[in-house]
Amino acid sequence: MPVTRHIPESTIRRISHYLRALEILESQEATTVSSEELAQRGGTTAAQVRKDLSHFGSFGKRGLGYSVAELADRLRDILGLKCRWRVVLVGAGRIGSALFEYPYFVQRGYDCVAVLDSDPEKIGMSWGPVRIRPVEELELVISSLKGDIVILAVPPEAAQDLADRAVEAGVRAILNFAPVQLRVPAEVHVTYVNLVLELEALSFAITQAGSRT
Amino acid sequence: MPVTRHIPESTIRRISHYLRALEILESQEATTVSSEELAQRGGTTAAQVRKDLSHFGSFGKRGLGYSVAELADRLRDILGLKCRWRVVLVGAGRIGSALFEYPYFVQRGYDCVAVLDSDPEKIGMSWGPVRIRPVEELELVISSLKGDIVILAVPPEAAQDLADRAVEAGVRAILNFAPVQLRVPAEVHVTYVNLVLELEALSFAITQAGSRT
DNA sequence: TCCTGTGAAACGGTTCACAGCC
DNA sequence: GGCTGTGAACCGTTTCACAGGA
Repeated sequence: MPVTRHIPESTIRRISHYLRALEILESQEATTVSSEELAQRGGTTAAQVRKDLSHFGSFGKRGLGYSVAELADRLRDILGLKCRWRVVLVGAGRIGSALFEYPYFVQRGYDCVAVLDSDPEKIGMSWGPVRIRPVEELELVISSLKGDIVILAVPPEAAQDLADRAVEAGVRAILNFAPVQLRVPAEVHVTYVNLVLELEALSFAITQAGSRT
Repeated sequence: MPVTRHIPESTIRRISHYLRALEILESQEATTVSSEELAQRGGTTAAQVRKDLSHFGSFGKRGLGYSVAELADRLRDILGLKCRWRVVLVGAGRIGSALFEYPYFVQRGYDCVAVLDSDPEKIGMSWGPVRIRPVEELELVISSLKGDIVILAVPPEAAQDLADRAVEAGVRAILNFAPVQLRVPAEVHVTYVNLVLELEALSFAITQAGSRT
């Protein structure tokens, strides 16, 4: 693989969509697909599809399109889906529980190898094959189970401290559900899921549209 | 309010962060704040704060900064948080259940007024004051309860059809948790929460960083 | 002919720098 | 002097348009 320059975040998100579309095409036993069709299924434009893919190489055949199976394979490679990832879930509340059972994680290669919580009532409970452990063991769990990704599904007050500890223990990727901006070293990647913020974006949009009349 | 031009989505998201920061400042009884301080707490730059706010008017005093209480009030106004929103939750699975109990929704003015599901085992169950209703009643529920926002927490196969029906029933905002791109008329606003995609962005980032050595 | 891959142009958002007001 | 508000410069992403290979 050539030394990749900086790839826009937006490109990565679209690549995920393309892969999803390709998997549907695979199940329909389509063998080739054009940038045009991929664009429609991914919710973007043909030029955008080609530009996105060009960051990573030339996977298509001129005049013909892309091989569905081959492109899907390359995209899985790009997104790092060729291996299984070890996820440590911190927070066994409602959100944590929903994520633990979320079927698409396992399907995509993300295995939740441990669950931690601070609530003595929850500690020791078994969720399937996983026993809930005290949050004090975070460092131990990360290092002994070789966790790649930490999911924080905890109250906002607790998030920064837990993030610091996870980073210290060697984690380089955090998916944060707590509605706070985390401060982490530059080499650590954080993505945010802020549920209230998404609703606020909607109520803003409705309010705006309404006031235009 | 002047007829607002197009406001970048990113600005709205930052405004949400500013409001969160202002509320913390309010609780600490701070009275004024500079764009510089707001930027630090919101995870951006001072110039960006000023630019973001300038889309909506001039709320600060030169040489002095912004009044915390006044700015918070204006931002609530902008985000449409001055009223309560009526949310219809479709899907009473793990995710739906977590969202229903999510405390920050109510706190911000989003009330879940109805829950629907297609599973006969769930229909009729009571979640607090709300009884789970069959998904067939979607249109009825939206019109009788005057739903403003629909949250889709359903399997991907079901999402498009439910979105169509919700739009038909008059909903103008959808928060979609199903991992599919929805096709809706331009005047309907959709925001996506795609959990797998967030993890994929992380595994891509880790893979990239690793391969650079 | 068809469709990809890619420089070049266009666009939009961010950053800069400073005028203007407290 | 201090800090906001904003046009202008900058920069990264998207779109265009076409060269080039199946």
